[in-house]
Amino acid sequence: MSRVGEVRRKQQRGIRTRLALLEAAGRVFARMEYDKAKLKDISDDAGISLGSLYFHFGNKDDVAAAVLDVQQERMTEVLSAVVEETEGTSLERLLDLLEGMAELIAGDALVQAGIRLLTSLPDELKDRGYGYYDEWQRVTATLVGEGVEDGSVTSGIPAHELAEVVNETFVGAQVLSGMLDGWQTLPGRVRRARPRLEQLLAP
Amino acid sequence: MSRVGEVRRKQQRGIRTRLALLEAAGRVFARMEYDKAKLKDISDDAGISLGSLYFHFGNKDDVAAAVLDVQQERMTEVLSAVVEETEGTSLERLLDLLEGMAELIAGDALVQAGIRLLTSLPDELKDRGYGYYDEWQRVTATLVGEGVEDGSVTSGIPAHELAEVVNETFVGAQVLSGMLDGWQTLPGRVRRARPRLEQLLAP
Amino acid sequence: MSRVGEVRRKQQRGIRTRLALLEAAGRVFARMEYDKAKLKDISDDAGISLGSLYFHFGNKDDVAAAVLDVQQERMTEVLSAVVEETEGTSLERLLDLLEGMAELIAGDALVQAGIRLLTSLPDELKDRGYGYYDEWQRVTATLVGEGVEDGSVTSGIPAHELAEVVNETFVGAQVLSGMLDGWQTLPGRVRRARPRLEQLLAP
Amino acid sequence: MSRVGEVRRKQQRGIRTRLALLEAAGRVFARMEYDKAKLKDISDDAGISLGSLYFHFGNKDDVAAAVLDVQQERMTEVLSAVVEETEGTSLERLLDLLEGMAELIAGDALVQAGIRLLTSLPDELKDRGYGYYDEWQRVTATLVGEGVEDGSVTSGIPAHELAEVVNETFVGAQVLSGMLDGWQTLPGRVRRARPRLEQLLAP
DNA sequence: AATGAATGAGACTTCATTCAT
DNA sequence: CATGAATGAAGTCTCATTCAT
Repeated sequence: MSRVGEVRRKQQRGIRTRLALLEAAGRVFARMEYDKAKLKDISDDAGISLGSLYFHFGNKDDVAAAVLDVQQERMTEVLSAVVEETEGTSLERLLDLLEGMAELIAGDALVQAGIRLLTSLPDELKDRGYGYYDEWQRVTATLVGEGVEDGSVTSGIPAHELAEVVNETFVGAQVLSGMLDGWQTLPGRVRRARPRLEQLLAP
Repeated sequence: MSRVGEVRRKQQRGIRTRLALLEAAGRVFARMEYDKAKLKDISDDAGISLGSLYFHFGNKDDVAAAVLDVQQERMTEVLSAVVEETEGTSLERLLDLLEGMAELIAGDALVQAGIRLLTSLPDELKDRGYGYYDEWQRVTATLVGEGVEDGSVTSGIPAHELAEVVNETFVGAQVLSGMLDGWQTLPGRVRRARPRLEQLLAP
Repeated sequence: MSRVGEVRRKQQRGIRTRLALLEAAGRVFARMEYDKAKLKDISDDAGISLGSLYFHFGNKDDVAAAVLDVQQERMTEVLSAVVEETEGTSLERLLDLLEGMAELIAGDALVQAGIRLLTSLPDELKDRGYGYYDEWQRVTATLVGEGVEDGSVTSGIPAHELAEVVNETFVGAQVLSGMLDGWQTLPGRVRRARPRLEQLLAP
Repeated sequence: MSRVGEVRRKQQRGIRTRLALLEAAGRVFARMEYDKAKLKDISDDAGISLGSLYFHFGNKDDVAAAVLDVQQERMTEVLSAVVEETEGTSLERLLDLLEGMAELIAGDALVQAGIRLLTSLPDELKDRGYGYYDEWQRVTATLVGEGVEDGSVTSGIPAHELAEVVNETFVGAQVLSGMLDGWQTLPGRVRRARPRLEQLLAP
């Protein structure tokens, strides 16, 4: 066996371990607060030694940061898909975005973990979590603004006020479903809210 | 000095200490998660010894439980005031309730603490916090239902769906303001949302 | 009411309180080790405030010391009664002493407490407890010695060896009954052992 | 270095640490009551960190339980040796057992610790300690019974009464020597008691 | 890369003792 | 005398992090 091949195999193995740990971190952080979650919980959940976890991530904060990074990556995918989508009015695309995001959240423990971490993170990491929140704000505001332009959204009310209510409703749905049933009912909630939001935003 | 007076004075002192500790607990739990909050933080904030805190509350859970009790008491006051209020339509009373609650939350660290604890409590205490949540659900549902009867709320949409959206919006406003500015903008958010909710609920 | 009478009444009350605390201490120390027993347990058992306990006894060690004193007093009573008794041989008086002591122990929590304390006392108090033990040694040795003189005890075996076995048997009976049933079967054990000891000691 | 050898070496290290802690626990528990003994005393005595102690034993009770297990193991060894011994009468084997046990106790701090723990254990652990006591009872009763059959023990007195006195004497010797000189004189006491017990039990 | 073992700082909690009335 | 309240030292235990293979 060549030296090079051996090295590559080792690297492959390392990557796999890292991913397993990351998924385990997602499951654990989705279930409990940052402080309540123990690194031992994560390494146990992954079936990998604690020492190995420290090899791949320098410390607890780094584990959380890595989870947040993946979360944002996955959310950005959904975001981009909708933003780049050209069919339909801006209003439709906004509401599609909410539904798409709801589906993602309901089905992905790692994304749930990211959401949960947002409210229980040590101060040093807060910014990292908020980065995504800012982008989200920007996107909804943009879509509402475009809606006013293309006529799918009413112009009678300041766009930022409309965006505010939309965000509140979506966040509320997330929090309530997260609290009560581990986000399982989130897609349903968003689907039921859709006609209400249309009524609110349409001209 | 009469015996009775003496006893009363001693009790007064104890009661005062207990209250000071409770308020301090409110401030601390409003600022951080249950696990992140240290009892030392609370006793320091109150300027009272840690031992004394343990004299008045048996353990950390009991401190949180006492905070929750006070929170629910204060929230119930606002709730009752609005429910017993006879002027105005049910819709107006519902929206008044949201505004009243927003004012209470924005101005009362102990109530903020209760809200925060709801998402970071150890399982044994979860029920204690949810008690209030259930009552809140019932009250909004009732007010929406009464609104349908007295004609102030549309009958075209199932009452429970309307209540759901109202709750989501209110919870979302709470969470966002709590996260971003310590609930200071909550009353403004609710005030801005009022016409939107009227538009949604009115026939 | 005269000043003097009032003072006397207060003293009476104080004495009664002190006794109640002492009995409570007996019950508590009979049930558990010195370290496991909390002064709060004692004051609660007596239905008297902790502060009052500290008024009557300076600290925990003093409480234990007071219990030991009463124990020794009560044991010495039994001891004296038998020693001063003139009827019967020395052997009979020795065995009577064992039985009398067993009865005392089985019926008196405070004496049980003294016994228990003997093995769980802080070093500073050890001497106080051992004082009695030494006296006990002396008495049994004396009685055995007198038995040899009056012919009720065999002279074929060194008196101190005989005394040793007698003590071991009695202590063993105490420990076993104390461990297994709170000393209730101690008198029975001693009664059953009597003929065995007679067989051993008689010429 | 082979993988297997590496693992074995690591385990060896853990096992060695665990044993060192166990011996230290024996020394400490032999010197003082359960409640008086601090885990810091044990880890200091072993020259190992307190955290490590918690790594090997979950909590204080578990440390005591481990000590008891080892004690019982070592006592059972002596017990088995004597029981399986075929030479000599039952009476001789019984007395040999007492002497063997006395030697073991006098020379082994861990066994001394077990004895001491028996009287100062939290209730949850009592059973664990009594297990051995029951076996001891059974063994002495059995040997006495066999003695009656093989003629080495008198049949004039109920076997269980004889066993009772034997146990009392042995326990008394243990307690007195434990109290007065850390069990150093126990073998001497038992040796001196041997002819007395023979006199008592022989036909 | 990976692991089991080890460490130390810090948290919760208990309790003897003191204080104010 | 008596009491409720208050304090601080000390003990048990947890866990992020580091170490030695």
